[in-house]
Amino acid sequence: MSNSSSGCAPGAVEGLECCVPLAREPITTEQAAGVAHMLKAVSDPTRLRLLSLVLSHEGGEACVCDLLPYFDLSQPTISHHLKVLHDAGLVDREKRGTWVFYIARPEAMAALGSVFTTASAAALAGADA
Amino acid sequence: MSNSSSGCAPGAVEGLECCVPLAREPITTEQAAGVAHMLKAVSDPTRLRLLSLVLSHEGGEACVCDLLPYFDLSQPTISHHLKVLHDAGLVDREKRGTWVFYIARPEAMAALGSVFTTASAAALAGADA
DNA sequence: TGCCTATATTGACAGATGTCGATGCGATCC
DNA sequence: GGATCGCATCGACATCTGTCAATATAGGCA
Repeated sequence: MSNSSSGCAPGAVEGLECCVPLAREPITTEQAAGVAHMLKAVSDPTRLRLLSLVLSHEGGEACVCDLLPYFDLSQPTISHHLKVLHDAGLVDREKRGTWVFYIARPEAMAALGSVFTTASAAALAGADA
Repeated sequence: MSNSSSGCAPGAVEGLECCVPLAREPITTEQAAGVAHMLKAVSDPTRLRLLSLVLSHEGGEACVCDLLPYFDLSQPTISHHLKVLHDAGLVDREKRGTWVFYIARPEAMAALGSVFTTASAAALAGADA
C-alpha cells in the first residue's frame, strides 16, 4: 500500500488519487488529468457495455470469448477496448490456460462513484443556498 | 416530472435513463450510448476542472469570466467546453445581464455517481464469491 | 447613437480515437 | 511435432475532438 500518506479510505486505485472531490475545492490540473483518464476509458459505449457485461457475468468475470458474441465488432477491436479498460485500472486481467479473464476492480468503481456522489451532495447544498 | 413511469428515484436527468446499474444485468446499446454521452463530457481534463471550479465556487455557480483566469486557453475554447457540459445535461445556464452563469446539476451528478456505486457494490460481491 | 464588455459562433487545422484485416504468440490437443 | 484455438499486436485508414483566430451577437453605459 502506498497511499497511506494521502489520508484516503482504503481501496485507492494504484497510481491515481483515490478521493478527488470536485466540489471541496477546485481540483488541480494533475488530478483532473488522472480522473479524466479513468473517465475517458468508460466514456465509450462499447467499453461501458463491456464493463457491464463483465460485472453482470457469472462470478463477476468473463473471458474475451464470452464477450465477443454481444458485439458486431472484430475480435481485435474488443481486445483493444479491454486493454484500454485495463490500462485505466478499471479491470484486472487473469490468464487461465488459453483463456484470459477480465474482472472489474471494485476500488476503481468506488473511486469514480465517490467523485460524483460528493459532487451531487455539494450541488444540492449549493442549490439550497 | 416525466420519469414517473421508470420507477426511478427523483432527480433523473431529462432525456436520459436515470438509474442504469452496470451490474444488475448487461446494459443495452441505447443505455450505453446515453451514459457514455454524459461520461464523455466529463472525461476531458479541462471540462472536469470547469465542473470542479463551478461546484466549488461561491454559491455553486460561476460566470465565464470567473473561470477564464484558471486556464491557459482561449475564451472560445472555454465557451466550447461549457457548451459540451451543458448539452450533456451536467450544468445549467442562466443569463443575468451581460453575464452567463453556469450551475452544476445535482441530478446529473447523482445519476453518474449511482452508476459506479452500484457497480462497486456488485464488484465487491463478485470478489467475495 | 455609438462604444465597450461578456459570451457565442464559425471555419480551419493538427492530433487523438475507433475500427479493420493481417499477423504473431502461447497454450492445448491429437 | 503439427494443427488448432484464444487472444494480442501491428499498420492503415476514416472520423472525431480540442484548439485557435476571426467574427458575430447582445447587453450595458455615456
